[in-house]
Amino acid sequence: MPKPAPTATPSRPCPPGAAKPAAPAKARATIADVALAAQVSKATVSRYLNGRTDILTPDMAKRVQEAIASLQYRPSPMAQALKHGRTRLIGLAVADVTNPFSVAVLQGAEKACQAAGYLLVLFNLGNEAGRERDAMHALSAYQLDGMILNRVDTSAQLWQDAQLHGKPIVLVDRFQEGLDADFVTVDNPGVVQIAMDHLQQQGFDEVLLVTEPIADVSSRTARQQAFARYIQSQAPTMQGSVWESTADGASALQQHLQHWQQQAQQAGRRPAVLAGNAVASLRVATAVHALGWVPGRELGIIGVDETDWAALVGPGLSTVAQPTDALGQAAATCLIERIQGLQSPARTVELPGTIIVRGSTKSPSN
Amino acid sequence: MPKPAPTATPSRPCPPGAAKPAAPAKARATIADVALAAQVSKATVSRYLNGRTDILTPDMAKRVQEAIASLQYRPSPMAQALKHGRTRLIGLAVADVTNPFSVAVLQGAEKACQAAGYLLVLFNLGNEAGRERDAMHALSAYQLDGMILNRVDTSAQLWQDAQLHGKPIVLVDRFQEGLDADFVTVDNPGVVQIAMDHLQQQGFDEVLLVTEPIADVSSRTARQQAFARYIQSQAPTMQGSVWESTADGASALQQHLQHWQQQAQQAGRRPAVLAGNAVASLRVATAVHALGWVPGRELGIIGVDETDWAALVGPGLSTVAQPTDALGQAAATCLIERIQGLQSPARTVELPGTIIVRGSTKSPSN
DNA sequence: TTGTAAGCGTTATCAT
DNA sequence: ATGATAACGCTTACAA
Repeated sequence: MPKPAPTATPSRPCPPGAAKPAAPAKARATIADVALAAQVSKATVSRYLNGRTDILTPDMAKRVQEAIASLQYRPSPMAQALKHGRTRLIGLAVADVTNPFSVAVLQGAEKACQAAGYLLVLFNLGNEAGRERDAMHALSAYQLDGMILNRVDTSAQLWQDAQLHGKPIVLVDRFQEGLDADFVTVDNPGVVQIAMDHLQQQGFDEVLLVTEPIADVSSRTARQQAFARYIQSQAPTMQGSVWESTADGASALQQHLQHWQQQAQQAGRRPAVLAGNAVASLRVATAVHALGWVPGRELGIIGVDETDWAALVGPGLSTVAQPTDALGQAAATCLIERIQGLQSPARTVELPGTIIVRGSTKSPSN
Repeated sequence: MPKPAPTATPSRPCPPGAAKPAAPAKARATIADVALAAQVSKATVSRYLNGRTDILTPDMAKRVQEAIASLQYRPSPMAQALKHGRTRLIGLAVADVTNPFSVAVLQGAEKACQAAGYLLVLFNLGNEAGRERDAMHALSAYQLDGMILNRVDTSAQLWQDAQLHGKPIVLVDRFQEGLDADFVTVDNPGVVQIAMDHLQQQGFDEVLLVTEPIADVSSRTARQQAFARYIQSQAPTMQGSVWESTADGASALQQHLQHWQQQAQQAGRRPAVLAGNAVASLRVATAVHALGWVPGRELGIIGVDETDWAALVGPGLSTVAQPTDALGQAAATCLIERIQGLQSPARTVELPGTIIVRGSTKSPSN
């Protein structure tokens, strides 16, 4: 006599009087339950679910539909996956959730996935190469339908695993040589061009590119190369140099900045820093702050990636914003197309950046 | 004659002599493949996998182990889930990924999950109540083993769904009245106490609490109540007031700040803002910036939640940091314990915050 | 100690 | 048009 259920008490705020402490939580309804309730076969229910309503007697359809409603039935994606290998799960592996760029892309991807009825599974690689392996394992183990990938270590080649099981992959922001996958990225040369044009226009002629370690990260390489090329071919009077900044290199960066700025001024040049991404921007801003400088006064600053706080430091930090939302959406869309069978050769989607001018690059003459 | 199995060729690396050009990406090895290769039954393989090595002949164990290795076999979590209902998947639903607090908690949770062999599935609710439903549906549909929840809308009660299927839930940061679930949170009264003590010590006696709309969010309520109580009982000479700030209320906030500050000064009081979380801090900092003020000069500022940029604005923003990583880990740990069958009554884990003093609350007399 | 077989919730191939 | 029935990859009584 587990539950007499007196009709007099409809609202039961969890009465503590039960003998068995926890009711075993009745299981989800299955297709068999529906079939039983509707007095039809499982096959019929399945057909109804898969939209084959054209070959169903209205009567049957109605019965099934009612049974489904009354039982609150929802098909089990796991069981479906077991059958035909598709889970409607998409993996998104980001190098570092801490980077606002990753989060912004995530949001874009989320939209597209949601719209297409896919669920997004996040893998935060935390910049550790090892976790990338785990993510790829999960891709095949959990039968994810595909993966959006922001690679941590472009040198390693663990593609075998993934490719072998025929799961499509889309690369974001970081390209992988020799992998047959769509690639979604901001137009890196364009971004650098925009930033440099602006700096030049504002009269800066000594530019330091501060970037996270370039290593094998394609986006960093692309920006660095565009930077070098720009100075060489479009700004012969400019001086350019590069500083690779690491997490524990705060004081080194600060010292270098001080030196470099001093030299520039002594040479009668106007110095500006171009930060390669949001992380670099934060480091530069921190160093500048520590030196007691004001962005736009001792030096110009412009950073790739718009951030929450860009407007708040000093007179505001100029930035070149990436179209993060569009990048995320494009990546997800590409992937979903592949999942749905698209067979065209690997595509590259390249989206433009947008400059946001603030006080840190105002020419002092103004 | 499915398998003559010539003992001479134990290892067959997929000879490329097939007629069909593009290999359809050979499927993952299954337990049957392993059984076949090892010349044992599927049951034996299963037993090996489940650690029942004690009842296995060393010989068998070795054969199985070799077959697994050579086939690169990994059991399918989906199939396992179908069998016994556990997926080793944990859901984490955060109100808003854009909030650094959420990301920080995510990282903590990730650690604990990874350590225990669980995969974390992220649901970004984007502050939309509707998406919470979706997340709960996914919880049962994908048979996630449990869910860590940072509720968006505490007024709605969609608990039926989840509870019914007996999946454990852990609440983070936001409490849900009448739900039998563990709850992990920072010590909100303590956080407010720390902040207010500091303000009082620095000679501020007119404090404005700027918070996101309190509505039904327990953490905001808790902070607000602690704020009111503090002033009433521990700082009789202090004046306190509250401002609820919304995303589109930037100019309203700015105006109010201006008014309020003016009044305070005219009354000979020293004004300070206590921002209720990182989002509120950003809004306050933005308004202050727009007014041309400097934190610590026209007013004191202290915010709950440490952020990347706190050190950078003006002389630095004082904050009370939440132990985000520990919160995430605690939440995941609690959940995993529940998943593994722990039956104790709902627990509350309350972790202390830590003050970080910067220029925005330095008393001008110093 | 090991193998056989049933079943988890679906879908798909047959008959009917 | 509908219903048995056999998979999908795995675990687990139950037999041997």
